[in-house]
Amino acid sequence: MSTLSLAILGLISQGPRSGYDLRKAFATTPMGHFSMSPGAIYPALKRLEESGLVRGTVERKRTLRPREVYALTEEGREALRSTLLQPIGRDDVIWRMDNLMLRFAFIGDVCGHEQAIAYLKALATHTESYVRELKGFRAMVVGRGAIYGRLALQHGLASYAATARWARHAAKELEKAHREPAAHQ
Amino acid sequence: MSTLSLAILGLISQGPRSGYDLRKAFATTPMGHFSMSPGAIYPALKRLEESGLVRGTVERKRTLRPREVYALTEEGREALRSTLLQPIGRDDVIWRMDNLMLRFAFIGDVCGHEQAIAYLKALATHTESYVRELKGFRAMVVGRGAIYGRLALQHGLASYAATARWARHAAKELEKAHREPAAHQ
DNA sequence: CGATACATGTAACCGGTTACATGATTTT
DNA sequence: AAAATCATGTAACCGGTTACATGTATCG
Repeated sequence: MSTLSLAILGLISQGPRSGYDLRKAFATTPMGHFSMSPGAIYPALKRLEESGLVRGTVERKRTLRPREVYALTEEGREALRSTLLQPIGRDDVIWRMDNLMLRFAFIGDVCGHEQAIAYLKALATHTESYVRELKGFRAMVVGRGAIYGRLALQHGLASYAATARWARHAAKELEKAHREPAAHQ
Repeated sequence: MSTLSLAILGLISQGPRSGYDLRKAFATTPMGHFSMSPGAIYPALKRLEESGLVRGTVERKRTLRPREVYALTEEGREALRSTLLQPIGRDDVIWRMDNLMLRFAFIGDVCGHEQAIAYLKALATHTESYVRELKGFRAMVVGRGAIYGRLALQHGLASYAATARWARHAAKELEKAHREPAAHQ
C-alpha cells in the first residue's frame, strides 16, 4: 500500500470524505507532505474502491453539483488495521520514515491507545539501532578528509536521533494521558 | 533533475564510475537512501548520456567482461553546478529535503567552500522559517483533542529544528575549517 | 460581474520497483 | 565444485506529476 493510499484510508477512517475533502486536508495541514493533486487522489480513490476498501456514494445525486463521498468498508478497516500493525523493520526506518509517521498518526484511533504506545516504543528502538549503525559508519570514516560527506552523515545522525528522542517522549506523553484520562478535557 | 540523477552526477563528478560502482556506492554507504536497483541506475545513466551530461567509454573492450565507465562532460559539470546553486525554496524544504542534503554533499567540491557555507546558511534560514510556520499551525490546534495529530506535528517540528540546528553548526564548522586550513591534515 | 471556492475528472509523461536474464571471475 | 562477486542489462508494472478540461455556486 502506497503512502498516499494509506493517508487516504486513514483520513476516511475518521469519517466519510470526498476527493475534494481529501485534497483540502492535504493542502491545508502539514499532511501536505502527501500529494494533493487531483491526478493522484481520484485514481487512488478508484483503486481503493475497486479493491473493496472504500465505498463511494453520490450525494446530491439530482443536483447539478453532485459529490461522491467515500466511506471505509469493514474490509477496508481490517486492511488499515493490519497495515498499521505491521512490524517495523530497518528498511522502513531508512526508506519509509514518512510512512511510519503517517501510521503513527492513525494507529491510536484505529487500534487503540496501547498499540500507539507500543508502536512508538518499537519505532524508538529501531531508530536508535539505526543511529548506532550510522555512528559505526562514522567511526569508520574518521579523520580522513571528506568533510562534506562527514557533515552530511552528521545530519542523518542528528535527524534520526531527534526522531528517536521524539518517539520516547511521545510514548511517555501517551502513557501519562492514559493514567490521567480526560485531565484537560 | 531527479534525485537519483543528481546522486549519479555528483558521484561521477568525483571521478569516472561504472554502473556497478554506483550501485556499490549506494549499497554500502548511507547514500543508500537512493536507489541501488540496476533497473533504475542503468536507464538513468543512459538518459544522462543521451542528454550529453556524461560520456561512457568501454574499458577492457576486448575481454569477456567489459565495463562501461562514465565520466562527466563539460556540459555535465555545468548542469551539476547550476543545479547545486539553484536557490532553495519552501517547497524544497517540505518535499525534497533529501535532495537538499544530497546537494550539500556535493556543493563544496563542485562549487567551492564559500558556496557550501552560503548554502548551509540559506538552508538554515528556510528551515527555521518552516519551523515557525509549523509552530503557528500548532498554536492553531492547541488543546482541542487530536493528541496523535498533535504529536505527529511535534515530530515534524523536532525534525526540522534538528536540521536547522545542524545546518548552523555545520556552517560554523566549515568556516572554522576555512580559517584554519589543513589544521588536522 | 468577476473572483474564488466547490467538485470531479482525464491523458501524457516520467521514472522507480520488481523480477528476470545472462554469464564470467574470484574466493572458499 | 559451490558460492560470492563482478558486470550489464530488459520488460512489465505501478503510480505520482503536470497540465488540461469542465462547469456550478457563492461572495463581495
